[in-house]
Amino acid sequence: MREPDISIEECSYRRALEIVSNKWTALVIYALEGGTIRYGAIKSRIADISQKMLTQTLKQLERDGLVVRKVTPVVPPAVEYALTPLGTTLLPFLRLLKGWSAEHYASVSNAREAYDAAQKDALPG
Amino acid sequence: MREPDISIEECSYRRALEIVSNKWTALVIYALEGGTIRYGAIKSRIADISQKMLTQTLKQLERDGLVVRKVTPVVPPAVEYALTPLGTTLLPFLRLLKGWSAEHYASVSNAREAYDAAQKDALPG
DNA sequence: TGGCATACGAACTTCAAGGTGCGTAAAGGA
DNA sequence: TCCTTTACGCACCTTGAAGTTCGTATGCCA
Repeated sequence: MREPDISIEECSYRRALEIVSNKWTALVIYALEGGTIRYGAIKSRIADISQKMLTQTLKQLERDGLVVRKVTPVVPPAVEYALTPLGTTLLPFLRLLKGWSAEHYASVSNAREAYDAAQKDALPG
Repeated sequence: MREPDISIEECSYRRALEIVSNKWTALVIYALEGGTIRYGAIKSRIADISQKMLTQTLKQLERDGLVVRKVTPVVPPAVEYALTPLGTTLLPFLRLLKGWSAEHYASVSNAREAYDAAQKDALPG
């Protein structure tokens, strides 16, 4: 194995993760899972998300073709969002992720605590 | 829907993504998929990864209990890495991700180009 | 005697993601 | 006349992830 056979640019994992791994993206998709929903409704469903972050996340998702934006020209403005067919193809993946988390996250937590405890013991000697 | 029912802390998606979504993590797991492998071999398989980043990524994976580190006390030191059983539970998820990317990433690229083109058209008018 | 190889640690810098706060439009109600 | 509502845009600041560089142990070989 002298030449590298793995690179960031070609990596499918990376490419897909870059789409979904922003801080709020998964939460927004989750909020959209139930169907068309207004901007304000998304905001009130997701705890601690700011207007800027929600707008920014939705714009990225729209740019990536995962979400459609429907503006109703009313005053005050009414904007609805929904997953596109492409966006819904992400759902199985997110559900698997959720299942993995439910099944194995506790093991990760335990491993972390054990690791950190071992580090602490090693130091003071 | 007045009260938020989605939050970052409780979100399974987020929890799992935080483990895997670091820049090099998925690539390192991919390199480990074939079995036990030495530090230097991982480094030469992954293009453009620095020593620091590889060490740091491996240490995180070890802390999370996804990877085991076996040191052979030789000079110069020889260190081998392998996925733990917990680590291998991530593989189906990564494979699904890879499949999604192969199937749909082109659509995302196209959507981006279309979106950016539309933005450019809107400005100069 | 001194340089090489392996797998790191630590200090420093850079850069983009994320966060805060302010301003905006237009209609309608007090 | 002023405030409220909705869904933003813009400017600034902070934070932490990532990258760069240098140092380190210790046997071996020339």
